[in-house]
Amino acid sequence: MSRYTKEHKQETRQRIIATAGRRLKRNGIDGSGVATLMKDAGLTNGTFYAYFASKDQLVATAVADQMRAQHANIVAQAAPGRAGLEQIIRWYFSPEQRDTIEDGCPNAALLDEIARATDPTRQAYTDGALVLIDDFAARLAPLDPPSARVKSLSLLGMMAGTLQLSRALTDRQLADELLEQGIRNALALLDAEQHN
Amino acid sequence: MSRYTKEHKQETRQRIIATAGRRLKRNGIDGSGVATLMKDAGLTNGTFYAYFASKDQLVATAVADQMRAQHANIVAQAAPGRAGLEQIIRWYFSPEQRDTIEDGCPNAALLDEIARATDPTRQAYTDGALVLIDDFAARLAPLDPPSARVKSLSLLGMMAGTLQLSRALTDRQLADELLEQGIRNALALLDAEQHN
DNA sequence: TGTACATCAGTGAACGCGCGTTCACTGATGTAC
DNA sequence: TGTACATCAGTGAACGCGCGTTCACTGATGTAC
Repeated sequence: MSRYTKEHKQETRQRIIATAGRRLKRNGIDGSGVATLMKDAGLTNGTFYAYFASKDQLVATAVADQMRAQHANIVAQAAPGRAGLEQIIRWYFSPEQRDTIEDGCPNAALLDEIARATDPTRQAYTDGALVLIDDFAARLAPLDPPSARVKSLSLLGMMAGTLQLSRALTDRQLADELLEQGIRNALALLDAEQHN
Repeated sequence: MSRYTKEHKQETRQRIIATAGRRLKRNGIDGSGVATLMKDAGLTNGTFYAYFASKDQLVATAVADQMRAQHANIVAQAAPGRAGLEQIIRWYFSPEQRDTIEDGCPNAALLDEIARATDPTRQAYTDGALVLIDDFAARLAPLDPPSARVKSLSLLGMMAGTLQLSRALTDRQLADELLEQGIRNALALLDAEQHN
């Protein structure tokens, strides 16, 4: 076996990052311990520091990875142009997305904790969010993407907040109605004229 | 002094709840320890269990109190009718509200942690949110408030998510532009026709 | 009014536990001769 | 090809610390006579 190659170590590192991303979304940043994060990857706590300088650094890396994955797997895969945005919105507000937090959107799962996090984590998040919204903007305004940047950003915030709220409510029916309303609001936002 | 009266103990309890609410918003639920929460109220950790059965119970109580306070101090104080909603929206998306988390909105500060919390906390949150949105709905549709309930709920989710996002971004200018866009989106939502 | 006792808000040390982090060690793999 | 050694991913116990929770105790206040 190629156990002592760069490739092997890189694969292991990637596995830690991916499983940590899922755990962080499920239990939160403060709610996920290093030993648990390593166990998720099939390793013991001791070897953690052969991969990351600190928990903080793993968190920042995992957040970046989650945002990248969200872009690669969901946003970039959608149909071209505005039709793709509609797809994304309908996926986002589906009960499945809401009910499988660890497979779902990192924005909705972690946004208020990221706002309280250290600068490297906030920076990693910001970089990832910009990739997402630049893709949104290119779909919204193909001829002048920068003009749709802030609107795209507001769409992201609105989607994340609505999903969080649907997850927090104990009234399931109301939570489901909120998802449907979220779709209507998001589609309306796409069509809204900019009146600065 | 009236140290051993019901009133004294009730006042102390209320002080613990209020200071805990601020601390929870600043440091998060998992990020706030019992000793710290008590120290904020000028007490030591030992007496905590004379007031609450568990940390969990304080969290649920503090969340309920924060939601009640948000309604009493902000929403109920606003001008009557739709004009009041505009006031609330402009306050909500002000840089001051964003930058003073412990004085600000509990939804934006805690929503994703509440979604992961125990049932009593989620229930306390849900009850508080319903009071807020019923007030919104009465302003939006005085003649038939229930018809505006889900729309009001979506307004709450959209506001909280947008504020969280503005707090998380490291790019201050973009964060400020997002707040302005948030105002435009929220006002547009007020005027949107319901097309179910 | 003065004294003895009961009440009880609050203290502070301690419990077992899991946290983030460190480190001496293991043992499978790779390299040198 | 076989043997001796070097490398290094991974282990697991331990560090000091803060967590949520418990409890014996203190001492100021209230009550009884």
